[in-house]
Amino acid sequence: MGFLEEAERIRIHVDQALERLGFTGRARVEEPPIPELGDLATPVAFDLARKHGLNPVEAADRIISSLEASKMEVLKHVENVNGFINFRFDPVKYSVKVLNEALSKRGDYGKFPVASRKILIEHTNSNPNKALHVGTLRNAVIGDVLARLLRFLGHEVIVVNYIDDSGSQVADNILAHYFMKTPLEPPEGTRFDEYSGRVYAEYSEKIEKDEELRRMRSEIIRKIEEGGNEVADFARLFSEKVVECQLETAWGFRIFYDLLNWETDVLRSGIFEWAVNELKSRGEAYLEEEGENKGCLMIRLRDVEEFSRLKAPDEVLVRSDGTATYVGKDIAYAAWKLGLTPRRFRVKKWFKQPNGRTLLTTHWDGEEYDYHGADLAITVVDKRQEYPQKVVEHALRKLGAPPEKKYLPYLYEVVALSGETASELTGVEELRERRMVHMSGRKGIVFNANDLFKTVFQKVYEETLRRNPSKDEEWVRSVSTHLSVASIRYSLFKTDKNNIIVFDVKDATRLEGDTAPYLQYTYARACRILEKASVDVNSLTEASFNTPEELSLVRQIGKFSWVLNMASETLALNIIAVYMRHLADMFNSFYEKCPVITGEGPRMDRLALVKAFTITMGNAFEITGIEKLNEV
RNA sequence: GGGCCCGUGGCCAAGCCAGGAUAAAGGCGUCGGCCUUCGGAGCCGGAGAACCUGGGUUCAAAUCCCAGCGGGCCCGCCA
Repeated sequence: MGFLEEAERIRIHVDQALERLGFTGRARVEEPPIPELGDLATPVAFDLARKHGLNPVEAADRIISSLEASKMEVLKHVENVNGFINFRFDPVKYSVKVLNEALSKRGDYGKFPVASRKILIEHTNSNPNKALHVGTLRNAVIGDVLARLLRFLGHEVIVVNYIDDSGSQVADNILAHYFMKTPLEPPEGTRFDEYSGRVYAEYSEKIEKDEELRRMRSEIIRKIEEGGNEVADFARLFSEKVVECQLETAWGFRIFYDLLNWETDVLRSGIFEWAVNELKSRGEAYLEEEGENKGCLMIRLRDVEEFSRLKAPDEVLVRSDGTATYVGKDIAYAAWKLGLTPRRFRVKKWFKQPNGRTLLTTHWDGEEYDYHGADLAITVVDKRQEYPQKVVEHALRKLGAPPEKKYLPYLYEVVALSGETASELTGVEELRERRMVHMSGRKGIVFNANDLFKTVFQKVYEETLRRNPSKDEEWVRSVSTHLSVASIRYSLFKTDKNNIIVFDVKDATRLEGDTAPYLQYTYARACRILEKASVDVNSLTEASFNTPEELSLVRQIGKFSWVLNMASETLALNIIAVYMRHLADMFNSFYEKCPVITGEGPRMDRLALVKAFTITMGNAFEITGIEKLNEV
């Protein structure tokens, strides 16, 4: 029984005590600010005092005397401190319970009972005309950690990546290659995705300035949407080449998918047509007959409270040239996610991924895909898309999404570059003075994920080699790769999703302090102790912990499920990072002060503590996609 | 014009949604210690904070409410 269970148990006891005293209510149970005050506390006496005009200190006394403390197993002491009711566990009993639970549950330690839900997570969503950059990587890492967390807790999770192959970005590249004969072969030594990003940056500007080119682009989009023609086939092959590169990058970062949903297939499957017709027949979509948007199919938002204050609330679903907008397609796609549409995607197997899972892709000559919708559809998108996502949510309600089915845009802030990094990347000296510089594909201010990996890897490799001169090259490279990937992943989910990450190369190549390599190093240290002890421990009947280092570490291990519970309720991933770091900090303090292997052999209770630590940290690593290394 | 987010030591940042304990984590940087016992990517200690400002609610506000200020973003027949 860990902290989560004990907190719940104490809450129930307090509630029962309240009831016996003739009060109703639910006690809040929290952690005291400092361990000296106890393991758990409730300020419920203050709530009663306010409600019933009592003195909080006296109320606390009455509650304590009504508590059936003897029935509370691991509890050692209850006291009233200025109205706070503080509970203290018997440290030995609690330690034995926590460690035994970890040692017996192992890979399942941290799980708690949940009602399993069907969850769909969409992430990455990079246009198929450029390489993944640190911004899309934040998106992908967040999505990947969400998927790992929710799977760990027992939910049925499917991970999808939306390939926007029918928008104007890809059309710009098709115009450049197919009609303007820009070579399709990248220059020697350049990846295809990076090359296409450069071609896009060059041509999008030209096209924007030239009416004839804009007309051609519109025709290209129309042809791509229509399908069954040479341009559309060319576009699909082009996009597939880019997506293959993007997948390779993602896989390198241990990010995997179940299904790629191509935007053109939202159209060809009839899902888009279904959504538009449904909105029309429900009176939510109409053809604009005058003004700026003449000839467009619009969704009616002007009467909706949350959109009513906008200058022009209604949104375009289908352009006057007959092509679909992003919002229009996204509404249809979202309806599919929740199983609202009777139309199906056709899919086929595309790759066997390095993690062993098959990757499906939608394709016109595939087989009908049997998916009847998620209970919860999470879309990981950056904050700039909050407004269109609101439109999607509104449209889903109008399409009859039942209240128990949830569409959740998971909004996170973007990654910007520090002035220094932007300056070094572009060679533009003026940028150096800026606190941050937003990335821009068109301006060529982009830090690509592969370049980031290379930069971090170089630093990690040197460091690993220096510390392990006797290890062979293959080992050093493998360990360096894992450390680099973990370091980058950790840096992208440890920050609150509402905060902009100002990416800086100096900071990214740091391997000390609040970094994944620190966590992995700590884990490896623990593994060495287990190895050197040369005895295993799988359960414990007694312990003689008496140092603050031992007890803090036990408490932190016991809090694992409590943290995961909070993470699953709030979907805040940074709290898992904070937890892991505290866990590592506590282990390292313990390591300094409490020898495990002594002259008389290993102390079994401490050995059990070390093993419980590796189990807990190991499970946290699984959830966050950090490789468990026994040696670094 | 409307809307969203952020503002905590020199820098980054946890805590804020579910208000509590006159001790507000941690990291970087800085100053000083620790490698003859399990790995120094570590540990121990020091200095460093008007929790943006002003009101309000409350027994209690970094946390909730209101008004400002500063920074970022969104409101396109782009995505």
